[in-house]
Amino acid sequence: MINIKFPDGSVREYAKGTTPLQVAESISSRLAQDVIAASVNGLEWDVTRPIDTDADIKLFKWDDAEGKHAFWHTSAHLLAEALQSLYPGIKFGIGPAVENGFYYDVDPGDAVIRDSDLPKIEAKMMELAAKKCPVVRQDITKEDAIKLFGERGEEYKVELISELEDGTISTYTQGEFTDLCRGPHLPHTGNIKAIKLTSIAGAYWRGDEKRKQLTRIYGISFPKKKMLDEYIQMMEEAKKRDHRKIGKELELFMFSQAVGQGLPLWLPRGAALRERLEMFLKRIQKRFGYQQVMTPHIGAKQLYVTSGHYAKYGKDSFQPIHTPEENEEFLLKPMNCPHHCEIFAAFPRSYKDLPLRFAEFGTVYRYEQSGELHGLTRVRGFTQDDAHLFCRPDQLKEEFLKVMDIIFIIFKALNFENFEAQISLRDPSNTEKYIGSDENWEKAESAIVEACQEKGLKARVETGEAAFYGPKLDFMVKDALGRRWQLGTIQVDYNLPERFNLEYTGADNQKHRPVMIHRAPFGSMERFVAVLIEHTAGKFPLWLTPDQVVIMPISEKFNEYAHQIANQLNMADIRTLVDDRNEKIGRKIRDNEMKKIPYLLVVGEKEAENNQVSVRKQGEGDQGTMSVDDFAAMVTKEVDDQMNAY
RNA sequence: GCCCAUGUAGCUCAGCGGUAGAGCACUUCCUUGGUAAGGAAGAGGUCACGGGUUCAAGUCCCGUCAUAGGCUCCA
Repeated sequence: MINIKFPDGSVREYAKGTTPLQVAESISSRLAQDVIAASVNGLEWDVTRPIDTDADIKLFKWDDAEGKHAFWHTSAHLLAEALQSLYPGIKFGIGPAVENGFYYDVDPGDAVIRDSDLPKIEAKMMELAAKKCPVVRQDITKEDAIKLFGERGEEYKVELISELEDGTISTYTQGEFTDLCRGPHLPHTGNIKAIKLTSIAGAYWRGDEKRKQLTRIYGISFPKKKMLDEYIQMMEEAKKRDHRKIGKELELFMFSQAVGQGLPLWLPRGAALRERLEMFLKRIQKRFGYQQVMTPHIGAKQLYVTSGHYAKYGKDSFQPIHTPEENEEFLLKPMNCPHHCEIFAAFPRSYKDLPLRFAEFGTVYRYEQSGELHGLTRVRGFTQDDAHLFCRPDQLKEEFLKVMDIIFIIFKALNFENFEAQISLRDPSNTEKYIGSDENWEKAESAIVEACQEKGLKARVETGEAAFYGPKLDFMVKDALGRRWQLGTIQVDYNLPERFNLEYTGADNQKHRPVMIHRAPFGSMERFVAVLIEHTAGKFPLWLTPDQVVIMPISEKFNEYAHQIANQLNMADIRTLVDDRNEKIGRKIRDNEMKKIPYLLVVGEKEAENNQVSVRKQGEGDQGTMSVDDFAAMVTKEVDDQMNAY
């Protein structure tokens, strides 16, 4: 007999060789139906794999990440099985589960698999799934594995196996298809009830651009047809919210071939929105003791040689520009920090001056490979909401806390209620690749960890993810559709103060090196606006939206009254337009609702007589009539409340 | 940069060897209206660009550029 211990601490006795599935059956038949994967003593385990020793067990269902993982992993094998039958001679790379589904990298030889082939492959997968083939695990030796896959000409698999440690290797077989795999897998393919192959793409073998490019097929699968329908619906919603689409519809920004790819042009409405965001952040930063600075768009090449950026990125970046007479070399500014370092270095600094906080909405230019450009989220010219804090080592934590406060204020004001944080620390086993003393690193790392604890921020800690110049804290927000976006970042930097030889005089009358913190709560204005558009679907908060109110006269007779009110509201700082087109009121309502205007005011004979407006709120319909003054007061209060909601 | 795909009116798209199309937007006229599309007429296109095949090319082929999905990269 063996003892099986459950996550709640309880222990039950089972016969040796019992499988997790049998354990589940002993608890309830419902659980047995739902369980799709397990872990045994921390190892991933098939539900049909016998357990021979005392063990800690966890049972996973579809709702668990581990359950989905096994489900999609088996789906990847099913995809491979279908491909094997449709494309004889096809060779397989790897086929893992990913965050949202699975993929398989394949080498179809001379055949080309196209988007239009996906339905055919899906149908084959469904046909194979319906057979409910058991997925059988087999342990074999490394030599046997190499022989088995070698005979089939599976060169990629052989390469993978030969790099594995000696000992037993597991394979999984369902139907005609056998794959090298660690598992775990579903007991049989019949659980897979709904499949959608989503896209097809090239992917380098082992992610190495020097090696062969394989065909990657992405898909997602579900245990219920309804779940697939919901997933498809969500994807359609995401498509509707695409910032590139909404940006065009709401006339926020554009790109022009004549200007160049990856170089966004902000249209009046988008520029107004961005300007409000910048004003908002400036106001907050002022409160936190920041000073605005401004620096030019180019800088002498030597500046970036000093900073080290040129050595690291120079060749793969925009090339230097030259003055015609003197042949001096300048670079388009890829970073604001070297400029800010020079500002720090311009005067003798005392420990009493610190921390110094220089902020700039600095536009930087970076060469991005053409295949990388994407709407506003990946561009070649963008504006960072940058600031560099120069402080003493003992001020690090305090400064971190303050930056976190700013970030929280922004997330709150913009209704990003769900966010996560990631702390990136250095790899302690490989300290020589980092600049700065061990003591400073330890100080900085514990400052970040403690700051997060004090703010009650649950942050994932990733060791080895730090930049060579310092540890960092990154913020990820979840938008209205649950998608994660990386936005704000706070990074400690020991490198630049060193390279620019920055100093302050301490209380001991000795020279000391300041610590620098880079931070950008939005990240970049372009990226942030893109995320904001997708989060809100273009329905921006009242304080931020470009046009707050549109007045719609019932007929031409009331145009004059409409303009008169618009004037009054604009004087009160309420951004107001008049829709005096020769259209019926229903038409005006529809068009302005589509433009996501927060307040629509209907004015006709009744309103004109009493100096009133009839109010319609975006998405909520008719709100009744009120006086113009009351409406103005209501809007002003709503804006004030939103801007001071922290 | 690499792989797959796409590029037709301002926007969304149809047409896929034989005289450039639709809806919306735009202009003009009619209509003067009460809470999500009133009516009519008109204007608008070297079918991304450059080559080729063909009696004939948005349509087939090649190249370039741009866009999209991935891969690699991201101070």
